[in-house]
Amino acid sequence: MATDALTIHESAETTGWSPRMLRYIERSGLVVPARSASGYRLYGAAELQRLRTLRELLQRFDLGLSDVVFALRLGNDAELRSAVEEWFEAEPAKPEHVAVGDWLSWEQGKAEKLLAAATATPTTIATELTGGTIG
Amino acid sequence: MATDALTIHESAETTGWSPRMLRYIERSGLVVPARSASGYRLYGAAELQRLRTLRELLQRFDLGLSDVVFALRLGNDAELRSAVEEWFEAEPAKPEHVAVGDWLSWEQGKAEKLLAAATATPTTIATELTGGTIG
DNA sequence: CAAACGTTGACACGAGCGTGGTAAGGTTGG
DNA sequence: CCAACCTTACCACGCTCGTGTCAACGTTTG
Repeated sequence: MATDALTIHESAETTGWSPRMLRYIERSGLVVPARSASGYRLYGAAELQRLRTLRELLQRFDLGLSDVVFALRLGNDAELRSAVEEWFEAEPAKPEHVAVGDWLSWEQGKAEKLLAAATATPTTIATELTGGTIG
Repeated sequence: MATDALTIHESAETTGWSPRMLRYIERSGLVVPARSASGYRLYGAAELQRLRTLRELLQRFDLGLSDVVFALRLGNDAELRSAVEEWFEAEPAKPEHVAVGDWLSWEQGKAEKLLAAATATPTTIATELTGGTIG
């Protein structure tokens, strides 16, 4: 075989994926191998490493490929990233968890706008209503 | 009706979701309303805002609820976050896009270890093989 | 008390994911 | 040249997602 790259079957054996899955992973955009002039997939050291790591990642955290695809999208699309962060800022469930805050840099302005919209906290409402009309 | 919180049907009307979906969204952990003493869901201003924003977010970027759930998980689980980032660092497809790099702070060490494993770049391999054994 | 609304739980269903297989055809290498 | 490999394109299957509906049962309110 070749100098430095493995064919799909060889790569399958050394990474633990099936050839079928390697094609699937490629189509999902996660690991896209180079191609020979005749169209054969060529997996280099980098790709093999990524395939193994991907395997670990999915198993260890019980993720789907789509999750990693989404994470990739998050990394590449700044607009999406800030939209998602913006949504997180309004988090009412756990008001003290600022871990999301330093997840990335975000503008103060938009968060305050959202917080301003939230006049009453859910806890307050619950107590209020427990002794009130509904509860 | 109550002072400040809406019931599930009312919330459904003002947010555009169906009552069924509001329960589904709750089960997925994205928007969890308070409960009255008798178990009725109580959506406050904050929740309603989040529901509307969520709607926009999903439609604008064509996301699934699971994507947002995953993003939430990314924000809360630092271990997962760094594992995913670590995986991104080995990105062979587009070596020039450092956008992922400043996505969050990351340690130099692990990345270099991965880069060291990648001796040849896919492009090099392809060219090499095109005029070589396989291509 | 009865109507209107809330709750959970189940059945259903189309679409997409993660897999496998198989068929039809090109490439490589002994 | 022929076996062994590669390619794409399909069919299939079980599972989850997003969504609706319906049943059985509790709550609120006129």
